[in-house]
Amino acid sequence: MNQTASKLSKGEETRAAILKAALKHASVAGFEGLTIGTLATETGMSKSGLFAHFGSKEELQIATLDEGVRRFSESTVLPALSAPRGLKRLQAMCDNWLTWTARNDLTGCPMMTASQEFDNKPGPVRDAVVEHMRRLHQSLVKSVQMAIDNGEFAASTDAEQVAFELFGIISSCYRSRNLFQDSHADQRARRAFERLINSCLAASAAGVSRT
Amino acid sequence: MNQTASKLSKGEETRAAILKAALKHASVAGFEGLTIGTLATETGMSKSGLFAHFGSKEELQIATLDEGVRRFSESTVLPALSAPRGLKRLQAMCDNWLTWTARNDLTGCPMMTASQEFDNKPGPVRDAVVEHMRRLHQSLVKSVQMAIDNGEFAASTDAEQVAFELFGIISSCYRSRNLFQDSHADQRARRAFERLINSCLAASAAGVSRT
DNA sequence: ACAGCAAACGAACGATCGTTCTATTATTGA
DNA sequence: TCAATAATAGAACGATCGTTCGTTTGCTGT
Repeated sequence: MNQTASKLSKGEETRAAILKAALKHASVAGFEGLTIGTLATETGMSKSGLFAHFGSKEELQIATLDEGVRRFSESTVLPALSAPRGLKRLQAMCDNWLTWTARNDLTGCPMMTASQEFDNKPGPVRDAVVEHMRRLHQSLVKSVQMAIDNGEFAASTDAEQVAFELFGIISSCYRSRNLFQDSHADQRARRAFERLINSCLAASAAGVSRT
Repeated sequence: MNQTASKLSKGEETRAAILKAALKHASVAGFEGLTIGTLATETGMSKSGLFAHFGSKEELQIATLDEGVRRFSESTVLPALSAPRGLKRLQAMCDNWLTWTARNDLTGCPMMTASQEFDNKPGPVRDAVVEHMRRLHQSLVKSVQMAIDNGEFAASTDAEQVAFELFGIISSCYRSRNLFQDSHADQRARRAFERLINSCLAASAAGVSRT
């Protein structure tokens, strides 16, 4: 009797719809900007009906964040895994990273937004943000480490440092895109990636060409 | 009859006190988190008394942002002007940039916070943020251009690109500091600066040492 | 088909939001 | 010094916030 999705109960279905709207909204106005009333109107439900799915605003924020992370992984990390370990995979991940918001019909990046919003606001939401971001950071470090292990990056490469700088490039890209409305933001980001990666290449592969 | 400050009227005095508290608050909880009631309590005034200084919350936000920019310029841009034009000045600016929040008793950077918050929220506050950030971006570009004109940076250096990447490094530093509580954030940022600057150096100055 | 349970509603709650008045108190300039 | 003016307070407003509760609707498994 269910039509498209395989086995979603009514509750799970509406919950998913709520989270979709919530994520979209959070990517524009932030997680503190999420409002039960607004969200209820947008999804055509009553405040109390919507509220019942989460039990508190904090839980709604966390659920929305989780949904954002799930989507990010699905459209950025997972597809990159089909690229061979090392530099190729790292590049795939960065490429996917730059385009994932557009591919998910989001204006900004929920994770980056959440990072800013909760970086100094203790509580369960902050804890969740930190955990997610640490995980992402670690997965970047791992990717870089694989490139080192492959001999693509110099053995002296500081993987943590590279991850640090990658985050920076992405941040700057989002700012240029959304705040400055710069249509060349992606191009700038790609150029920055190149420069960063170039500076990590092992001596055997350094320079412009490969022999 | 006034004590320390030279010629501040009573109104200007309290306004300054309000903005000081507002800036501190905004650097932690953001500009949308600013609240007339909270701010009134913190400064020991009535809501209406405080409100009268600005006329609207939007004006309060803009005034707070302006105050933040003023402080930033005062403690980051201005002191860097005493360094000689070019690479030295650019480095001074970046150094000051990394430490200005601490020197101003702020937790986060109000401008970066505002940038994220108003990314996609049209209105007068966003307009003010964009203008301030554009100005800052331009002053960075100018500094880089001076290094190029000096012959310190290669003529092929893309000043806009360098400014883009500098913003990214700073963003990443703030995130590491506040979200990840990483005590090595500054060190990472400095290393990233070095790498970036190194990749811009003119052939005559390239490499580790100068002849 | 019907009992049992999950989901959604509607109304109301106290709290707080930004804002508007009017009244009172300080500060200022001549 | 005293009138003019600026600064602050106090009370109240309508709106909206997150949340609670009791009820009603709808789905679901047997």
